[in-house]
Amino acid sequence: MVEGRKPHFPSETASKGRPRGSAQMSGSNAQFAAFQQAVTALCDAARLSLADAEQLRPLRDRHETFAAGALVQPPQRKDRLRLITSGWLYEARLLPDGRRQIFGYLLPGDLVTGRHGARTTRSALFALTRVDTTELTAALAAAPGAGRTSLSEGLARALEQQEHRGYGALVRLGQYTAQERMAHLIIELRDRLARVGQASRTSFRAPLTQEHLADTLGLSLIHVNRVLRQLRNENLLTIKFGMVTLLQPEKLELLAAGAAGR
Amino acid sequence: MVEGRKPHFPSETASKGRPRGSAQMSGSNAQFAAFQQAVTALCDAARLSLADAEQLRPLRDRHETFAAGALVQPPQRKDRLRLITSGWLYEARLLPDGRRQIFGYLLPGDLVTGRHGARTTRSALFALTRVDTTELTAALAAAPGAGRTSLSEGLARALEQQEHRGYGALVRLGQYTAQERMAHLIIELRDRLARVGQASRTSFRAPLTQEHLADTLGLSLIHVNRVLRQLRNENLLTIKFGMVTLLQPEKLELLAAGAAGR
DNA sequence: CGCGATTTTGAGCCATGTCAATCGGAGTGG
DNA sequence: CCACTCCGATTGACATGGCTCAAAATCGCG
Repeated sequence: MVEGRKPHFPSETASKGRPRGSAQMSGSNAQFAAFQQAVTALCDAARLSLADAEQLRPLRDRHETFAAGALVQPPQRKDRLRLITSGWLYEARLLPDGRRQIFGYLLPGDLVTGRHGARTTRSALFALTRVDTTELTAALAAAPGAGRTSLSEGLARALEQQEHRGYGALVRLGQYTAQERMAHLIIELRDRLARVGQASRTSFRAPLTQEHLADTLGLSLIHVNRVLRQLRNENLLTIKFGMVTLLQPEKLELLAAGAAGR
Repeated sequence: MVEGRKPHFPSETASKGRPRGSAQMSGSNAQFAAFQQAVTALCDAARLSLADAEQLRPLRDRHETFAAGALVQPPQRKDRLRLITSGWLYEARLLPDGRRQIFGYLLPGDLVTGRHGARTTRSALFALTRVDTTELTAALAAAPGAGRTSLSEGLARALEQQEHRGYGALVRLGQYTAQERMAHLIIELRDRLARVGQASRTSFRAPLTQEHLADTLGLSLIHVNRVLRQLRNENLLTIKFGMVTLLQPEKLELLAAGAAGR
């Protein structure tokens, strides 16, 4: 388990059962389901009741979609929030000599804010896949004049939680060994994806290349590959065709907690 | 130069002239000067006018002091802010096996908020030296009902800037070599201290042990020592009795920018 | 079938970590 | 003033994790 509270995994093979690419569910139905899951995850993170979730539904007005690989312009005004309903983003800084540090990923259920890709962070947001977002209207983010609603407070909590992931990343880079870093990232992604029903306890799919992993974990591409081989040989983890499989989730969780003895 | 805008260094030996420990200036005078410098730095970071600074003066009501080494309880309510007028703090997380990651330092002119040392970050705040703080009253932090004052907006900017330092730290840990990390940290501290008149372009004093440096930079204590020796041998930097001297500031700035070719 | 992107592997080197010891200054008690 | 101790800085010898370079294998796709 990484940051935050422990998720529970409903059915062992939540996302494995239904084939993803060849799905036949009608487009808008699938979209609606995606939106619902994103809202559910958001409310979970925000510790909001379902009643509050109701208020979020009508706000699904301004959609925006980004193509895979696109540079994403975050909302200008900081009282605007965009909810990711599907797809992955990453935030990164590029150094003059070509090095790249990926600060983190934004997944369905996460909020894109003006803080992302700001000039002060010298970072930019990129779409890792096709990404669908929905704008949540301004009134929600900032306490509207008179009082702060439970909704706005919840959103603030969710945002805070998102931002606090940076602390985990800092520990990962500063203190963890290569194996631990990998385990930590995998567990983080699994837990976050589980909140939107896109991961079971033991597997999920991730649109990441080993180069992304390298630039996230502060390792060389080649070493990432070796670490993955080690984990595979130790029967802890496999990644094949973008499908991540945790063979021994408990051991990985221990590694990720930095509690495996060093 | 690290994050943010370029500081200018008024007189080459700003802080070197006046002996610090044996100072004779009357206590309250010195305190007042410290407060003024902290406010000046804060306004600088917040891009606030001096007129706004005026508003900050009368708020100097609730002082609080922490002893060196003390665990510091951050403000509970997040609309409370404490301005550091003197002394250093650091925020860190301790791992079960004894490893420690220092996330960053809080210096005079910085604000201590409820976000520091929060449960979600699993971090704690420690006083590195004796620390004096002044509470800025609630009305300032949150836009008070009707409108957001330029003051509250400025404070929000300052806070954002503070939080964005994490990005720099992430790059430092993820992409930089040991030498670059050291240079980056030193330059960051120098530039921030310069804003409160506690650093010249070429020197400042820092209450850090090599162990603090190690836990900040993700290096072993011993390697920190070696890196310092290298930098000393290359005539770039010396640290002696807590006095940091930048022998070749330009070269260090290059290193710190990650632009020294790798 | 062929090409570009990604993954995998091997060989060798260097940065960084670990272990063990010494050294130096600051305080403390005699 | 000395002996002692503690903490931090320093150093050396050695081990190793992670990096670089170079090349092959594999996959995705037109």
